[in-house]
Formats: sequence, C-alpha cells, structure tokens
Amino acid sequence: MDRSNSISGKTIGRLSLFRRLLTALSFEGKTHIYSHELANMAGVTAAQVRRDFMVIGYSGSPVKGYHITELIRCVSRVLDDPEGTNVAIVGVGHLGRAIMNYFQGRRPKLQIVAAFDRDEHKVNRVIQGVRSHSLSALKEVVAQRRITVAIITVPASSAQEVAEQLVEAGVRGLVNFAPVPLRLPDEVSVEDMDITMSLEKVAYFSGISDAGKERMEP
Amino acid sequence: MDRSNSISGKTIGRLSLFRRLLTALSFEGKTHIYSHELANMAGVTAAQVRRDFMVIGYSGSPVKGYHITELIRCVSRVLDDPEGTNVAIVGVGHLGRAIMNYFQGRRPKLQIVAAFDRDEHKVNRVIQGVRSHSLSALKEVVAQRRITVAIITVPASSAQEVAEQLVEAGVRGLVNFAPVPLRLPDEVSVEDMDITMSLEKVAYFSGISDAGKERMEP
DNA sequence: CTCACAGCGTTATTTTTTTCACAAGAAAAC
DNA sequence: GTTTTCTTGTGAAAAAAATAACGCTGTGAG
Ligand SMILES: NC(=O)c1ccc[n+]([C@@H]2O[C@H](COP(=O)([O-])OP(=O)(O)OC[C@H]3O[C@@H](n4cnc5c(N)ncnc54)[C@H](O)[C@@H]3O)[C@@H](O)[C@H]2O)c1
Ligand SMILES: NC(=O)c1ccc[n+]([C@@H]2O[C@H](COP(=O)([O-])OP(=O)(O)OC[C@H]3O[C@@H](n4cnc5c(N)ncnc54)[C@H](O)[C@@H]3O)[C@@H](O)[C@H]2O)c1
Repeated sequence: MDRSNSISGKTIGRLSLFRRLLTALSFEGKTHIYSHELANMAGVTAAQVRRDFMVIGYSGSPVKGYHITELIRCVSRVLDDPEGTNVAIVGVGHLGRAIMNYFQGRRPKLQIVAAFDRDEHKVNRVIQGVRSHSLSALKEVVAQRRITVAIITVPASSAQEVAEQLVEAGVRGLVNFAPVPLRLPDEVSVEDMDITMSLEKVAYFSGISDAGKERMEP
Repeated sequence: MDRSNSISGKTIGRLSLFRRLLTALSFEGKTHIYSHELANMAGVTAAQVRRDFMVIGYSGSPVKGYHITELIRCVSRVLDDPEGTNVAIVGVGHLGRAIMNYFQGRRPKLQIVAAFDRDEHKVNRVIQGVRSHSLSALKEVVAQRRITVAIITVPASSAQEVAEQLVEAGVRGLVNFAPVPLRLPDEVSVEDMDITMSLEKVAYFSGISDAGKERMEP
C-alpha cells in the first residue's frame, strides 16, 4: 500500500480534490457514495473516479458504493506523509500574506512553519502565527524545522535565485507563483501557478467559443 | 490562420509562456532564437517547441532559427482578441487585491476593468485604478464594459453562486481561485488555481522522490 | 566545389491518459 | 425463485500528448 510508486501527477491532483469533497460530505453525515456521484461533484467521469481509486488499491462495494471515511483514510495514507510536511513561504508581500492567511490550519498534515523575506522591515515578525525570518537564516531554519516544501512568492527577478537557495538547503518541492519557469534538478518537483497564463487560456477559449457570434445586449 | 480552431489547452498554455520569454529576449535585443534554446528556457523539449509553432502555422528558418518579433506577432494573433479582452474580478479581499496589484498593466490586451464585492465597505472605491462595484451592479457593468472573462476570489461558499451570476451576465471564461469545482455549462471555460491541491502534489512527489522516480508535469 | 553540419517542418512512433464495455454480484422487484 | 437493475473492478480500446526520426535546405570549412 505505502509501496505506492508511480502514481501520475494527474491522479494525485484528483485524489486531493476527491478527499476535499469527501471530507465535506462526511461532515454532512453522509457515509457512502457512488463513483458517479463523486464524479459529478468533481467534474470528471465515473470511470475516472473508479480508476483512480483502483490505482491506490481501494475497493468499494457494488451495492453501497464507497465508504466515505474509509476512503478518506486510504487517500490520506497515499497523500500525506505520516510525520506531516513542513512548508516555508518565501516572499512576504501581498500574495504571500494572502496565502498565509488562507492556508493556515487548512490541512493538518501540511503546515506553513516559516516565512522568509529579504526586506528587513518584514522579518522577525509573526504573521498568521508564522514567524518571518531574514533570508540569511534560510538554510539554518529549513534544516532545523525539517522543511521539505516551499512556496515562492517573490518577484520574478528573484525567483530562480531563491529557488536555488531553497533546493540547496534541502527543499524537494516547490509551488512557484512567480511567472518564470524555474530551472532546477529533476528530482525537485515544481508546480507553477501562473495567473497570466491561465487568464490567457480562458480568454482564448472564451473567444473561440463564439467565433461566428456577435455581441449580445449592451 | 485565424481559422484557428482546436488548438489544445496545453499548447495554448505553452504559447503564452513562449511569448513571455520571447518578449523578454526581444527587450534584450535578441532577434532570432533556435527551438532548442527556447525549449531550454521554457523547460520543454525542442520537438515540442517546433510542434507548437507548427500548430499555429509559423515557420522559422533552418539557418537563423525563429525571428523573435515576427513570432511574437504570430503568437499574439492566435492568443489575443484584437479588440482586447475585458476582465472582471469578483471578491476584493486579500487575494483579489494582490492579483489586481500584480496584474494591472501586464498584458496590454487583457485588462481588469471592474471589481465586485458583496461588502458595502469595499464598493465604490478605486483600487489599482479599477473601480469596485456592488454585486447588484454586476449584470449591468459586465454588459456595459463588455466583460467576457472573470477572476473569482470569493470564499468557497459563494463561488458557485457568483460563477452562475457571471455566466448569466455573459461571461464566457473564468479563472477560479476558490477551492471548489464549479459546475457550469460546457461552453464556459474554467481554469482552477487550487493551491491546496498544488501543495499536496508537490508534497507527495517530494516525499517519494528519494524512493522512486516520478515526473510531475507531462 | 564538396561535404559534413545544424536546424527546421513534418511524419511516424511511443507513451500517457481517458473512456468504453462488460463480467460478476447482490439487492429489489415481481 | 427468477428476473431486473444497480453497482464495482478492470482489461481493452481510443484519444491525446510527447518524443523521436528523417528528409530537406542553406552554410561554412577545407
Ligand atoms: N500566480 C498569481 O496568481 C500571482 C498573483 C500575484 C502575484 N504573483 C507573483 O507573485 C510574486 C509576488 O507578488 P506580490 O504581489 O506579493 O509582490 P510584493 O512586491 O507585494 O511582494 C514581494 C515580496 O518579496 C520580497 N522579496 C523580494 N526579493 C526577495 C528575495 N530575493 N528574497 C526574499 N524575498 C524577496 C519583497 O520584500 C516583498 O515582500 C510576483 O512574482 C508576482 O509575479 C503571482
Ligand atoms: N488559490 C490560491 O492560491 C488561493 C490563495 C488564497 C485564497 N484563495 C481563495 O480565494 C478566495 C479569497 O481568499 P481571500 O484570502 O482573498 O479571502 P478574503 O476573505 O480576504 O476575501 C474575500 C472577499 O470576497 C468578498 N465576498 C464574499 N462573498 C462574496 C460574494 N458572494 N460576492 C462577492 N464578494 C464576496 C468578501 O467581502 C471579501 O472581500 C477564497 O476562496 C480562498 O479559498 C485561493
């Protein structure tokens, strides 16, 4: 089971989503769910749901469907490091603070435990329960707090440099909000959150959907 | 050429990235580039770069490579609506303001022209040059400013409702920051920016990276 | 001049991801 | 007791995406 190797990124992403939906259902008192119900909620097909659960080795009952709390436990065994994962955030600007504000306490096994900024005015403060440090303390704090994942919210011009420092300090995964592709060793996994790209994508697809149509009412 | 239909979302996303990289190169005075150089910068393969440009019908020269400014123009002809695309943002909270602050003036053809919030304290103000309106004005303003794309930065509990109002008002594309999947008509294109999911993905892969091999983004 | 290169465009191949389709099993209906 | 009707799990098929392969074409070294 924890002999879990080679699950695709796509599947991991969906499992994360499924777990969130299942947790909400569990709160509402629901105990079982069918693949097509969950599929409908998540916006995917039922076959995909069944396949994803097959990948992690969870079986439901053809008569009752999936047992929600068991399923959550099973997904969590795949997604979560049992020790928990400590996360750092670098760049305590507008976006960095918004993320800290949003994220804290959301996932019990995934906690932001340190923030870093180059600006001396922003260090040695506690924001959302997270202490901010000077960049010069990065290596030490990352090691001390056993930080393995980091969120980058510095300006694009500093992102590569910051990423390298983080990797050098031992970080193995990054969520990058700066609009630049990071060049890092293959064993570091990076997820880019590029709002300009996303906007251009939806602008493109929203534009071609009414290729022949004209404008509606002014 | 403008008979451009059926370009995959993956390709559109890369084109957006390529354009950004090319624009930066152009500023530095570079005039030509080879596929493998751009590939290297973008973190993809050279074959992919050539393929993407083939899809949009741009040809380079085997001797000089691609002509950067021509290429930018060609990509822009695909990505940009010549009239420009007007964007709204709904939810003027921490994240909404961070995005306005970041995005304004970044893409000439893609402009945030209105903000909306339910909180009366946040309406009728001008933030980053963008006027914020009451939600009740949504339909009217969307029509008046010909807004076709919107960014959703309201709490998860309101996201579905807000999305429906936007679609009802005529919006065709959404970038959704709320951590809930939106259920909307197929012709509306939605891009989700889910930081919890991204963090769980990199946490997962950073955890198994020592054990086995796994590639993240295909 | 000739030849070896280097890089493009495109076709072919491989790999990855999604969807289809159906056996099997159990409740419910009759 | 039999049939009907739901599921799940999963092999097979299809679709989508990425990669490799190769012919073509100027270039520049010798
Ligand atoms: N993907 C998105 O949705 C999105 C949205 C907004 C902004 N962004 C990006 O996020 C980044 C931050 O945006 P913001 O609006 O918070 O900017 P900001 O200017 O408010 O904050 C940047 C912070 O980084 C700090 N910083 C600068 N250089 C640093 C370094 N080398 N090391 C450590 N800290 C450093 C600054 O002191 C500042 O506190 C930018 O790259 C921006 O492009 C992305
Ligand atoms: N993807 C990410 O990286 C990320 C990061 C942080 C937050 N988020 C999400 O973004 C959303 C906003 O986060 P935030 O930190 O800015 O929260 P916030 O509370 O600071 O802001 C929310 C804003 O939405 C307004 N609002 C509430 N209900 C509304 C409605 N029905 N119509 C219009 N406006 C309404 C509120 O008045 C407030 O101004 C949340 O859903 C959060 O989950 C996503």
